Amino acid sequence: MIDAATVLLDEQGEGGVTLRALAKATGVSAMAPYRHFPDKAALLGAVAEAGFAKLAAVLTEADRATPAKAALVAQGLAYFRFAQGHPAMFRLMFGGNPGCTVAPKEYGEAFAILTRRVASLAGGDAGPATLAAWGVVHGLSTLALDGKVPAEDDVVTAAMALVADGIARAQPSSL
Amino acid sequence: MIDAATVLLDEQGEGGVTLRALAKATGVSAMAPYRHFPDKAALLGAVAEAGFAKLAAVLTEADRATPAKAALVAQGLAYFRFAQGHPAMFRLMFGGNPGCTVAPKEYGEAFAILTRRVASLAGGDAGPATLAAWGVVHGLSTLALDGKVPAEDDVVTAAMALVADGIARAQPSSL
DNA sequence: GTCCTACTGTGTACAGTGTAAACAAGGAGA
DNA sequence: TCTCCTTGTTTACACTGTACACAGTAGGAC
Repeated sequence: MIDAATVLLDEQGEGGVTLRALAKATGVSAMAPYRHFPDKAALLGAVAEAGFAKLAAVLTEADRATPAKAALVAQGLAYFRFAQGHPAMFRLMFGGNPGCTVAPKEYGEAFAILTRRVASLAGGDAGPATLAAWGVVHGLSTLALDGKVPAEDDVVTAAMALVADGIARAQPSSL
Repeated sequence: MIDAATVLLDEQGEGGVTLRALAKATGVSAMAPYRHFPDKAALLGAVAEAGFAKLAAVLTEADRATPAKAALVAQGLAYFRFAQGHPAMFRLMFGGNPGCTVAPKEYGEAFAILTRRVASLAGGDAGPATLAAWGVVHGLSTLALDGKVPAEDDVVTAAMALVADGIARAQPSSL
Protein backbone atom coordinates (compact mmCIF):
# COMPACT_ATOMS: atom_id res chain seq x y z
CA MET A 1 0.00 0.00 0.00
CA ILE A 2 2.88 2.33 0.80
CA ASP A 3 4.50 1.27 -2.45
CA ALA A 4 1.33 2.00 -4.36
CA ALA A 5 1.11 5.42 -2.75
CA THR A 6 4.72 6.09 -3.68
CA VAL A 7 4.07 5.21 -7.31
CA LEU A 8 0.96 7.37 -7.34
CA LEU A 9 2.93 10.21 -5.81
CA ASP A 10 5.68 10.01 -8.41
CA GLU A 11 3.31 9.72 -11.34
CA GLN A 12 0.47 12.07 -10.47
CA GLY A 13 1.97 14.45 -7.97
CA GLU A 14 0.74 15.21 -4.52
CA GLY A 15 -2.77 16.02 -5.61
CA GLY A 16 -3.14 12.64 -7.27
CA VAL A 17 -2.79 10.72 -4.05
CA THR A 18 -6.37 10.26 -2.91
CA LEU A 19 -7.56 7.40 -0.78
CA ARG A 20 -9.93 6.30 -3.50
CA ALA A 21 -7.25 6.28 -6.17
CA LEU A 22 -4.95 4.44 -3.81
CA ALA A 23 -7.65 1.88 -3.06
CA LYS A 24 -8.31 1.35 -6.73
CA ALA A 25 -4.59 0.95 -7.43
CA THR A 26 -4.37 -1.79 -4.82
CA GLY A 27 -7.62 -3.38 -5.96
CA VAL A 28 -9.48 -2.78 -2.76
CA SER A 29 -12.41 -0.76 -1.53
CA ALA A 30 -12.13 2.91 -0.70
CA MET A 31 -12.34 2.43 3.03
CA ALA A 32 -9.85 -0.42 3.33
CA PRO A 33 -6.81 1.83 3.94
CA TYR A 34 -8.39 2.91 7.21
CA ARG A 35 -7.78 -0.58 8.55
CA HIS A 36 -4.04 0.03 8.31
CA PHE A 37 -3.71 3.77 8.91
CA PRO A 38 -5.77 5.94 11.21
CA ASP A 39 -6.06 8.65 8.60
CA LYS A 40 -4.54 9.96 5.41
CA ALA A 41 -1.85 11.95 7.20
CA ALA A 42 -0.55 8.80 8.86
CA LEU A 43 -0.37 7.05 5.53
CA LEU A 44 1.52 9.92 3.98
CA GLY A 45 3.81 9.93 6.99
CA ALA A 46 4.69 6.31 6.34
CA VAL A 47 5.34 7.12 2.69
CA ALA A 48 7.58 9.99 3.72
CA GLU A 49 9.53 7.73 6.05
CA ALA A 50 10.17 5.36 3.19
CA GLY A 51 11.36 8.35 1.21
CA PHE A 52 13.81 9.31 3.92
CA ALA A 53 15.20 5.78 3.95
CA LYS A 54 15.76 6.03 0.22
CA LEU A 55 17.38 9.43 0.57
CA ALA A 56 19.71 8.09 3.24
CA ALA A 57 20.74 5.28 0.90
CA VAL A 58 21.45 7.76 -1.88
CA LEU A 59 23.55 9.93 0.42
CA THR A 60 25.51 6.96 1.73
CA GLU A 61 26.36 5.96 -1.80
CA ALA A 62 27.46 9.49 -2.72
CA ASP A 63 29.55 9.82 0.42
CA ARG A 64 32.02 7.26 -0.90
CA ALA A 65 33.78 9.87 -3.04
CA THR A 66 37.25 11.04 -2.06
CA PRO A 67 38.69 13.27 -0.82
CA ALA A 68 36.42 14.34 2.03
CA LYS A 69 35.51 17.63 0.42
CA ALA A 70 34.46 15.91 -2.78
CA ALA A 71 32.32 13.57 -0.71
CA LEU A 72 30.51 16.51 0.82
CA VAL A 73 29.88 18.07 -2.56
CA ALA A 74 28.73 14.69 -3.90
CA GLN A 75 26.27 14.37 -1.05
CA GLY A 76 24.85 17.76 -1.87
CA LEU A 77 24.50 16.86 -5.51
CA ALA A 78 22.83 13.56 -4.69
CA TYR A 79 20.38 15.35 -2.40
CA PHE A 80 19.61 17.84 -5.14
CA ARG A 81 19.10 15.16 -7.76
CA PHE A 82 16.86 13.18 -5.46
CA ALA A 83 14.67 16.24 -5.06
CA GLN A 84 14.54 16.91 -8.80
CA GLY A 85 13.85 13.27 -9.56
CA HIS A 86 11.01 12.89 -7.07
CA PRO A 87 9.51 16.33 -6.61
CA ALA A 88 6.25 15.30 -4.98
CA MET A 89 7.98 12.86 -2.66
CA PHE A 90 10.48 15.50 -1.67
CA ARG A 91 7.77 18.02 -0.94
CA LEU A 92 5.88 15.46 1.08
CA MET A 93 8.96 14.57 3.09
CA PHE A 94 9.63 18.14 4.00
CA GLY A 95 6.55 19.47 5.62
CA GLY A 96 4.08 19.88 2.85
CA ASN A 97 1.36 18.41 5.04
CA PRO A 98 0.58 19.46 8.58
CA GLY A 99 -0.13 16.56 10.88
CA CYS A 100 1.85 14.22 8.69
CA THR A 101 4.78 13.95 11.05
CA VAL A 102 7.86 11.91 10.38
CA ALA A 103 9.73 10.41 13.30
CA PRO A 104 13.03 12.23 13.92
CA LYS A 105 14.74 8.86 13.78
CA GLU A 106 13.93 8.62 10.12
CA TYR A 107 15.24 11.89 8.80
CA GLY A 108 17.87 11.79 11.52
CA GLU A 109 19.62 8.97 9.71
CA ALA A 110 20.04 11.01 6.55
CA PHE A 111 21.11 13.98 8.64
CA ALA A 112 23.70 11.86 10.49
CA ILE A 113 25.43 10.93 7.26
CA LEU A 114 25.89 14.58 6.46
CA THR A 115 26.95 15.43 10.01
CA ARG A 116 29.69 12.83 10.00
CA ARG A 117 31.08 14.11 6.75
CA VAL A 118 31.07 17.73 7.84
CA ALA A 119 32.68 16.81 11.14
CA SER A 120 35.47 15.07 9.26
CA LEU A 121 36.11 18.33 7.46
CA ALA A 122 35.59 20.88 10.18
CA GLY A 123 36.79 19.27 13.36
CA GLY A 124 35.61 20.87 16.56
CA ASP A 125 32.06 22.18 16.68
CA ALA A 126 30.55 21.08 13.39
CA GLY A 127 26.95 21.91 14.31
CA PRO A 128 26.57 25.30 12.61
CA ALA A 129 28.60 24.16 9.64
CA THR A 130 26.41 21.10 9.20
CA LEU A 131 23.27 23.19 9.30
CA ALA A 132 24.76 25.59 6.78
CA ALA A 133 25.58 22.73 4.42
CA TRP A 134 22.18 21.14 4.81
CA GLY A 135 20.50 24.49 4.44
CA VAL A 136 22.17 25.38 1.20
CA VAL A 137 21.41 22.11 -0.57
CA HIS A 138 17.90 22.00 0.78
CA GLY A 139 17.25 25.58 -0.15
CA LEU A 140 18.56 25.22 -3.68
CA SER A 141 16.63 21.98 -4.09
CA THR A 142 13.31 23.53 -3.13
CA LEU A 143 13.94 26.72 -5.06
CA ALA A 144 14.77 24.70 -8.13
CA LEU A 145 11.62 22.64 -7.69
CA ASP A 146 9.63 25.85 -7.67
CA GLY A 147 11.40 27.11 -10.77
CA LYS A 148 12.88 30.08 -8.95
CA VAL A 149 16.42 28.90 -9.58
CA PRO A 150 17.75 26.91 -12.55
CA ALA A 151 17.72 23.18 -11.84
CA GLU A 152 21.30 22.66 -12.89
CA ASP A 153 23.90 20.60 -11.13
CA ASP A 154 26.44 23.39 -11.52
CA VAL A 155 24.49 25.65 -9.23
CA VAL A 156 24.61 23.13 -6.42
CA THR A 157 28.18 22.15 -7.06
CA ALA A 158 29.38 25.73 -6.91
CA ALA A 159 27.39 26.56 -3.81
CA MET A 160 28.47 23.41 -2.02
CA ALA A 161 32.07 24.04 -2.94
CA LEU A 162 31.79 27.51 -1.48
CA VAL A 163 30.36 26.17 1.75
CA ALA A 164 32.80 23.28 1.89
CA ASP A 165 35.64 25.75 1.49
CA GLY A 166 34.23 27.85 4.28
CA ILE A 167 33.99 24.80 6.49
CA ALA A 168 37.42 23.48 5.71
CA ARG A 169 39.06 26.77 6.59
CA ALA A 170 39.08 28.14 10.08
CA GLN A 171 35.74 29.00 11.63
CA PRO A 172 34.68 32.37 10.23
CA SER A 173 34.77 35.45 12.37
CA SER A 174 31.44 35.87 14.09
CA LEU A 175 29.36 38.22 11.93
CA MET B 1 -10.34 40.24 -0.91
CA ILE B 2 -6.61 39.59 -1.12
CA ASP B 3 -6.26 41.15 2.30
CA ALA B 4 -8.96 38.90 3.69
CA ALA B 5 -7.25 35.88 2.20
CA THR B 6 -3.97 36.96 3.76
CA VAL B 7 -5.54 37.25 7.18
CA LEU B 8 -7.19 33.87 6.78
CA LEU B 9 -3.89 32.40 5.70
CA ASP B 10 -2.04 33.76 8.72
CA GLU B 11 -4.72 32.74 11.20
CA GLN B 12 -5.88 29.36 9.96
CA GLY B 13 -3.03 28.11 7.87
CA GLU B 14 -3.14 27.03 4.27
CA GLY B 15 -5.97 24.58 4.78
CA GLY B 16 -8.19 27.28 6.20
CA VAL B 17 -8.29 29.29 3.02
CA THR B 18 -11.42 28.05 1.30
CA LEU B 19 -13.46 30.09 -1.10
CA ARG B 20 -16.48 29.79 1.15
CA ALA B 21 -14.58 30.95 4.23
CA LEU B 22 -13.11 33.76 2.21
CA ALA B 23 -16.52 34.77 0.95
CA LYS B 24 -17.95 34.72 4.44
CA ALA B 25 -15.06 36.81 5.74
CA THR B 26 -15.72 39.44 3.09
CA GLY B 27 -19.47 39.25 3.62
CA VAL B 28 -20.26 38.04 0.16
CA SER B 29 -21.59 34.92 -1.50
CA ALA B 30 -19.48 31.87 -2.16
CA MET B 31 -19.29 32.40 -5.87
CA ALA B 32 -18.42 36.08 -5.81
CA PRO B 33 -14.64 35.55 -5.82
CA TYR B 34 -14.97 34.01 -9.26
CA ARG B 35 -15.95 37.40 -10.60
CA HIS B 36 -12.46 38.65 -9.78
CA PHE B 37 -10.28 35.57 -10.17
CA PRO B 38 -10.66 32.76 -12.69
CA ASP B 39 -10.02 30.14 -10.05
CA LYS B 40 -8.62 29.57 -6.61
CA ALA B 41 -5.05 29.19 -7.85
CA ALA B 42 -5.16 32.65 -9.40
CA LEU B 43 -6.41 34.12 -6.15
CA LEU B 44 -3.64 32.43 -4.20
CA GLY B 45 -1.17 33.65 -6.79
CA ALA B 46 -2.26 37.21 -6.14
CA VAL B 47 -1.91 36.65 -2.41
CA ALA B 48 1.57 35.26 -2.94
CA GLU B 49 2.55 38.28 -4.99
CA ALA B 50 1.48 40.52 -2.16
CA GLY B 51 3.62 38.38 0.11
CA PHE B 52 6.64 38.87 -2.11
CA ALA B 53 6.13 42.61 -2.05
CA LYS B 54 6.10 42.50 1.72
CA LEU B 55 9.20 40.33 1.78
CA ALA B 56 11.00 42.75 -0.50
CA ALA B 57 10.13 45.58 1.86
CA VAL B 58 11.49 43.64 4.82
CA LEU B 59 14.72 42.88 3.00
CA THR B 60 15.18 46.47 1.90
CA GLU B 61 14.84 47.60 5.48
CA ALA B 62 17.34 45.00 6.73
CA ASP B 63 19.82 45.87 4.01
CA ARG B 64 20.49 49.24 5.63
CA ALA B 65 22.91 47.73 8.13
CA THR B 66 26.61 48.42 7.79
CA PRO B 67 29.15 47.20 6.91
CA ALA B 68 28.19 45.31 3.78
CA LYS B 69 28.73 41.92 5.35
CA ALA B 70 26.45 42.80 8.24
CA ALA B 71 23.82 43.89 5.75
CA LEU B 72 23.95 40.52 4.07
CA VAL B 73 23.59 38.70 7.36
CA ALA B 74 20.75 41.02 8.34
CA GLN B 75 18.97 40.25 5.10
CA GLY B 76 19.25 36.56 5.82
CA LEU B 77 17.90 37.01 9.31
CA ALA B 78 15.01 39.12 8.06
CA TYR B 79 14.15 36.48 5.48
CA PHE B 80 14.24 33.80 8.15
CA ARG B 81 12.05 35.77 10.54
CA PHE B 82 9.56 36.53 7.81
CA ALA B 83 9.23 32.81 7.19
CA GLN B 84 8.81 31.99 10.87
CA GLY B 85 6.33 34.80 11.35
CA HIS B 86 4.13 33.89 8.40
CA PRO B 87 4.58 30.15 7.84
CA ALA B 88 1.55 29.58 5.66
CA MET B 89 2.25 32.64 3.55
CA PHE B 90 5.85 31.59 3.09
CA ARG B 91 4.85 28.11 2.03
CA LEU B 92 2.31 29.53 -0.37
CA MET B 93 4.87 31.89 -1.88
CA PHE B 94 7.33 29.13 -2.54
CA GLY B 95 5.60 26.54 -4.57
CA GLY B 96 3.18 24.93 -2.25
CA ASN B 97 0.51 24.99 -4.93
CA PRO B 98 0.92 23.84 -8.50
CA GLY B 99 -0.73 26.13 -11.00
CA CYS B 100 -0.48 29.04 -8.60
CA THR B 101 2.31 30.77 -10.45
CA VAL B 102 3.88 34.01 -9.38
CA ALA B 103 5.27 36.34 -12.00
CA PRO B 104 9.07 36.38 -11.97
CA LYS B 105 8.89 40.13 -11.68
CA GLU B 106 7.44 39.78 -8.22
CA TYR B 107 9.94 37.51 -6.57
CA GLY B 108 12.62 38.99 -8.78
CA GLU B 109 12.44 42.23 -6.84
CA ALA B 110 13.28 40.49 -3.57
CA PHE B 111 15.97 38.53 -5.34
CA ALA B 112 17.47 41.69 -6.81
CA ILE B 113 17.96 43.21 -3.37
CA LEU B 114 20.00 40.20 -2.36
CA THR B 115 21.91 40.14 -5.63
CA ARG B 116 23.02 43.75 -5.29
CA ARG B 117 24.28 43.15 -1.79
CA VAL B 118 26.21 40.03 -2.71
CA ALA B 119 27.70 41.76 -5.72
CA SER B 120 28.93 44.57 -3.48
CA LEU B 121 30.76 41.94 -1.46
CA ALA B 122 32.03 39.60 -4.11
CA GLY B 123 32.80 41.70 -7.10
CA GLY B 124 33.11 39.87 -10.38
CA ASP B 125 30.68 37.01 -11.04
CA ALA B 126 28.31 37.10 -8.10
CA GLY B 127 25.79 34.67 -9.58
CA PRO B 128 26.80 31.47 -7.84
CA ALA B 129 27.50 33.31 -4.60
CA THR B 130 24.06 34.89 -4.68
CA LEU B 131 22.40 31.55 -5.21
CA ALA B 132 24.40 30.07 -2.37
CA ALA B 133 23.33 32.84 -0.03
CA TRP B 134 19.72 32.61 -1.07
CA GLY B 135 19.83 28.85 -0.84
CA VAL B 136 21.14 28.74 2.68
CA VAL B 137 18.62 31.15 4.16
CA HIS B 138 15.77 29.61 2.22
CA GLY B 139 16.79 26.11 3.19
CA LEU B 140 17.15 26.93 6.86
CA SER B 141 13.86 28.80 6.80
CA THR B 142 11.92 25.88 5.37
CA LEU B 143 13.68 23.31 7.51
CA ALA B 144 12.91 25.35 10.60
CA LEU B 145 9.27 25.63 9.55
CA ASP B 146 9.14 21.86 9.34
CA GLY B 147 10.74 21.49 12.74
CA LYS B 148 13.75 19.71 11.31
CA VAL B 149 16.11 22.41 12.47
CA PRO B 150 15.78 24.66 15.52
CA ALA B 151 14.07 27.93 14.67
CA GLU B 152 16.71 30.08 16.28
CA ASP B 153 18.25 33.21 14.91
CA ASP B 154 21.73 31.99 15.85
CA VAL B 155 21.51 29.17 13.34
CA VAL B 156 20.87 31.54 10.49
CA THR B 157 23.34 34.12 11.69
CA ALA B 158 26.14 31.57 11.91
CA ALA B 159 25.35 30.01 8.54
CA MET B 160 25.06 33.37 6.83
CA ALA B 161 28.30 34.52 8.38
CA LEU B 162 29.99 31.43 7.03
CA VAL B 163 28.65 32.04 3.55
CA ALA B 164 29.37 35.74 3.72
CA ASP B 165 32.93 34.95 4.68
CA GLY B 166 33.22 32.56 1.79
CA ILE B 167 31.89 35.22 -0.56
CA ALA B 168 34.09 38.00 0.75
CA ARG B 169 37.27 35.98 0.30
CA ALA B 170 38.51 34.92 -3.08
CA GLN B 171 36.28 32.67 -5.11
CA PRO B 172 36.75 29.13 -3.78
CA SER B 173 38.65 26.58 -5.76
CA SER B 174 36.27 24.66 -7.97
CA LEU B 175 35.40 21.49 -6.03
C1' DG C 1 -36.83 59.05 -19.97
C1' DT C 2 -35.77 54.56 -22.06
C1' DC C 3 -33.06 50.98 -23.58
C1' DC C 4 -28.70 48.42 -24.02
C1' DT C 5 -24.54 46.66 -22.19
C1' DA C 6 -21.08 45.32 -18.86
C1' DC C 7 -19.95 44.26 -14.34
C1' DT C 8 -20.79 42.24 -10.06
C1' DG C 9 -23.10 39.25 -7.01
C1' DT C 10 -26.58 35.25 -5.81
C1' DG C 11 -28.49 30.55 -5.68
C1' DT C 12 -28.46 26.02 -7.10
C1' DA C 13 -26.24 21.93 -8.48
C1' DC C 14 -22.66 18.46 -9.21
C1' DA C 15 -18.47 15.68 -8.82
C1' DG C 16 -14.73 14.59 -5.90
C1' DT C 17 -12.67 14.42 -1.27
C1' DG C 18 -11.83 12.51 3.69
C1' DT C 19 -14.00 9.89 6.95
C1' DA C 20 -17.56 7.93 10.36
C1' DA C 21 -20.78 3.92 11.23
C1' DA C 22 -22.76 -0.49 10.56
C1' DC C 23 -22.14 -4.81 8.72
C1' DA C 24 -19.85 -9.23 6.44
C1' DA C 25 -16.31 -12.92 5.59
C1' DG C 26 -12.71 -15.72 7.28
C1' DG C 27 -9.30 -17.61 10.18
C1' DA C 28 -7.34 -18.63 15.31
C1' DG C 29 -8.07 -20.31 19.71
C1' DA C 30 -11.22 -22.20 23.44
C1' DT D 1 -18.81 -25.50 17.58
C1' DC D 2 -18.65 -20.96 19.47
C1' DT D 3 -16.25 -16.73 19.93
C1' DC D 4 -13.31 -13.05 18.74
C1' DC D 5 -10.14 -10.41 15.95
C1' DT D 6 -8.59 -8.87 11.62
C1' DT D 7 -9.72 -7.28 7.23
C1' DG D 8 -12.75 -5.58 4.02
C1' DT D 9 -17.33 -3.70 2.10
C1' DT D 10 -21.26 -0.67 1.76
C1' DT D 11 -23.58 3.37 2.77
C1' DA D 12 -23.79 7.98 4.19
C1' DC D 13 -22.33 12.70 5.40
C1' DA D 14 -19.95 17.17 5.46
C1' DC D 15 -17.01 19.93 2.91
C1' DT D 16 -14.52 21.38 -1.14
C1' DG D 17 -13.96 23.72 -5.96
C1' DT D 18 -16.55 25.17 -9.56
C1' DA D 19 -20.06 25.22 -13.69
C1' DC D 20 -24.43 27.24 -14.76
C1' DA D 21 -28.39 30.28 -14.93
C1' DC D 22 -30.19 34.35 -13.09
C1' DA D 23 -30.66 39.25 -10.79
C1' DG D 24 -29.42 43.92 -9.58
C1' DT D 25 -26.96 48.13 -10.74
C1' DA D 26 -24.26 51.64 -13.05
C1' DG D 27 -23.14 54.30 -17.30
C1' DG D 28 -23.74 55.68 -21.94
C1' DA D 29 -26.69 56.19 -26.64
C1' DC D 30 -30.80 57.56 -28.53
